Amino acid sequence: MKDGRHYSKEDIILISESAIGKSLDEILNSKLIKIGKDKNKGGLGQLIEYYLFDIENNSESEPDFIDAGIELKVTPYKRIQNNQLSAKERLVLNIIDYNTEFANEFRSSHFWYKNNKIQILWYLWTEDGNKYTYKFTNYKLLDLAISEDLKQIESDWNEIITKIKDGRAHEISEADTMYLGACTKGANANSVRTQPFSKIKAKQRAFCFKTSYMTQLVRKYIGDYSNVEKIISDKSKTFIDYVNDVVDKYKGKTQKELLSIFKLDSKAKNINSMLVNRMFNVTGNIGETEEFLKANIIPRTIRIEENGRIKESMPFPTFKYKEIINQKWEDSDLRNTLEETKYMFFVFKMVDDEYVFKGIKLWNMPEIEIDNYVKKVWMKTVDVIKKGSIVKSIDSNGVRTTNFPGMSENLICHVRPHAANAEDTYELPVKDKHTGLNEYTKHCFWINNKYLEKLFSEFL
DNA sequence: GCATGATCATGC
DNA sequence: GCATGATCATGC
Repeated sequence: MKDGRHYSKEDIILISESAIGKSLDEILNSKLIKIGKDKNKGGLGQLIEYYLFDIENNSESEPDFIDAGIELKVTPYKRIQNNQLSAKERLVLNIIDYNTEFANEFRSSHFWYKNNKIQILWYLWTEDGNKYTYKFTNYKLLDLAISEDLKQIESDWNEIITKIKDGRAHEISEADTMYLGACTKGANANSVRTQPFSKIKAKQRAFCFKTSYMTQLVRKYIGDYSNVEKIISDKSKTFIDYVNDVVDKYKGKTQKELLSIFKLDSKAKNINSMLVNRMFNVTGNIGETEEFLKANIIPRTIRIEENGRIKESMPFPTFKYKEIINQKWEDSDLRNTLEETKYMFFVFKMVDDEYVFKGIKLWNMPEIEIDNYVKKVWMKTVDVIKKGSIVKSIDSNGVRTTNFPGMSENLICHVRPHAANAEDTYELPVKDKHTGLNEYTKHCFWINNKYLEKLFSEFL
């Protein structure tokens, strides 16, 4: 058998090209290969590696194509509601060896050695397909050394390494970083490893390109990318350095001053987010720019009152009763969102009767909080829905009190309505016992305003 | 004053 | 029409 590990870059491209428009079944047929479907348990990636690129399954620390220095990745994308394309999953790279990787520099790291050139082969995932029928549609050689994102990726790598050096590998979260993440990888949450500067065992993790980052690559190289704005044109800066430069320029200015700087005259409710968009000189919303989308960063404006209070809690997207009860906490929408999303809060504080722009806070919820506090709220919510015990009582005005976990039960979050009105509902999987209703007002998880106040105490 | 239910406003 | 960010209203 040929040893595909010695293929050249040109070979790799030719072979990739030969797969375009075909499914695994079609590739095997064209090569007259028959494999017993029952005897292979490998994923599509492994099958392609073996049958298309002639590489034996291995767990080598070298790149798959050793001579060309290229790693092969087979990865899915999908079509979502509004006909847009989206990566189906993050791109998982090499497992992080906590005990050795910290001693390296970025360019001498295991990560760099294995992944600095990645041949991506994309296939279109569909609900009704399987690994033999998904069609390969595109390929692209990612050369990180010349990537416009290199600076940010290096900075992300360093951030992960810093946590290891600080003896905090067990506190690493995928949302800590922008493009390059550290995702959990292992049979289950109990797959743990030792770390060099702490006795606490840390979850096994691998470097990865986040789903949000992969989605932008999919749109750029496969889909339509004409409407996406970029905020940075300078390759020598990381995304976050650029943001800080912009923020420093306007920090300390009052809302009135900013309105005059940007020649805006508006009393709109979203006036602060309009001002933020102007600071970054984009025509749309900064949350829709390439950099924010890649890093899965959601911008939010926060208003702090004179006395330090934050009046309102912060809502998440509504959940569907029928869907949430079929999820497991470990891969629930809420947990995934919190694990993968970073928030960039633009803080406006009331000083002498006027809101002043005080700067930004970049934040993602620590996993310890997600898996302790938020989990409890989620579990109780699912339990209430499953038992059909949503409504606790109805007062004389018809206002209903629910058994969903409230603000006083948990330090971090609670469940409350989030709908156009009480009649704006989703179907229930189980009839509500108290009322007999088959549908109920849309609800969602909210982050408690008190928790937010603590989060922003540095701005007082 | 606070917790909780309810709803508004905007943009796609 | 709907999702989402933002806010209001009421009763204890």
